[in-house]
Amino acid sequence: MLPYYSQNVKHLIAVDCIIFGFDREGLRLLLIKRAVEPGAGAWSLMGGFLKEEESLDKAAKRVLYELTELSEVYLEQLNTYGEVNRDPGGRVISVAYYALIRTDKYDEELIKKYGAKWFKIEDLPRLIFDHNDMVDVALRRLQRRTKTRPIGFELLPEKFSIPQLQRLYEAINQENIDKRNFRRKILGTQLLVKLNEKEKGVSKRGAFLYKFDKEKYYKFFNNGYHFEIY
Amino acid sequence: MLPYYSQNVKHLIAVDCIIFGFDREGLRLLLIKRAVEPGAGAWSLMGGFLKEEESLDKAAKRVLYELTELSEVYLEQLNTYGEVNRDPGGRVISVAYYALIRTDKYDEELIKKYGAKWFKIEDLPRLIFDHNDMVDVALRRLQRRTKTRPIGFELLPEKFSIPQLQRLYEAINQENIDKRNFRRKILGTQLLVKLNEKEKGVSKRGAFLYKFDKEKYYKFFNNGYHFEIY
DNA sequence: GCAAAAGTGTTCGGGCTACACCCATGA
DNA sequence: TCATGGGTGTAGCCCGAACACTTTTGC
Repeated sequence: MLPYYSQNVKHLIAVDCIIFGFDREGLRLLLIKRAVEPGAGAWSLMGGFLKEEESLDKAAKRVLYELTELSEVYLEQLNTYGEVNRDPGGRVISVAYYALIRTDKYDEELIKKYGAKWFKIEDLPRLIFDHNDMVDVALRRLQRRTKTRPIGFELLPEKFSIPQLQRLYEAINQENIDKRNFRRKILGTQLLVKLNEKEKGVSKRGAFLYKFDKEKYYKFFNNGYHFEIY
Repeated sequence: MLPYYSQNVKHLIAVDCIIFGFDREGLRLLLIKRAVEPGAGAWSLMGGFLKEEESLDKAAKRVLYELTELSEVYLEQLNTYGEVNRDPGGRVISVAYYALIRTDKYDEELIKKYGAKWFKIEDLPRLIFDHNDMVDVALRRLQRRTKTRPIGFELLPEKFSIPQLQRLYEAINQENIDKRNFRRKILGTQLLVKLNEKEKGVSKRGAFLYKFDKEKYYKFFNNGYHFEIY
């Protein structure tokens, strides 16, 4: 390394993942029981230290993979936390990421191994360090993003119904939405493909299933279109 | 430090500041001529390394102070850049911040010392590393923030005229705004105090000066009010 | 047959946009 | 007196919010 650079102190860098999921009960967060001191046994976000030849994005992917064995997951960087005493165990700068995963897909075994558990978003425990702050930021970001980007689908199975999608939006934004207005808006994007198939088990009548048309979205997007659901 | 922590590699951390200013010519960015290799002589954001007992926010403040001798400046964290080879001089993780400063207040001397220069936002040079990316992100963030937070005033003197404020919004969002609509919206917030004083030198007639009422804003804000200028 | 969720149109009002003319003053 | 930018009101339109009834089917 160049001399000018090597005069400076180095720091530990961590990434912490705010992992969102969605099921019948609503929006959920995947938390782990921290294994090491300080704060062993307390609830925590899943995290890990940045390695030598690893980008931040890669580190976040790795950390997520360790817990869930999922790759190809929606991940987005949030803020970086650098208060001097945020971690009593030592000076650590932490970069927060949030992830959207399909709860039908994660590996139960691994989750048990880490003592992980899904918590309802309205009912979170106290987390170590500044992790609760990170979650607040993540939720606000998710609320904003799902209104202006079609990323809500990352939390649903490939095939989903309109009422299911609506429940997702309601859970994220913690509000009730008029179903007629919602249906009009979401179908108005022209980005949902109606399938010849109905949802089983939720209602007697069964709701039609849809798929999100990713290719069409990218095409639209490149023509200056902006997804918007308010 | 705890053994679990000290097994991990440490990294150099930098902060880089995207410094916005505003004058008659429009929105501007303060850039420096980089003094050290790699890339010595090229245009760059002002930056510096994070110190041992210093938070990220403090580091950003310090870096900004070194160049401008300004404190009490609006600073907001943006993304953190961690690609392995983003800096050919060594592995450096960089946290970007943007700053809004009043161009009537910075110290010319210091700026010369660093070989710094104000550039029009539409007319930026190629910057080192990923600094152009950082600027893009900063500008988009500024566009969004000035629509939902009253931070545009940070770029203006204490006393300013409505047409001046409008020119600021036009420069930030790179669009023309109807002056009647703009005036209505901005005065509709009830957050501007009209002074018994006129602007000199810009027009013959002179525009009335206003002040932004910060206290009123905080009071409104705590009652759930949200600033919004579209 | 009844309970429970799916599906469907219309109306109303508020807010945003578009638009043109007079005013004050320095040169 | 003329050129330059400051300051003002209104009408139309569009979009978002509110709202109630019929349909399907498992039990």
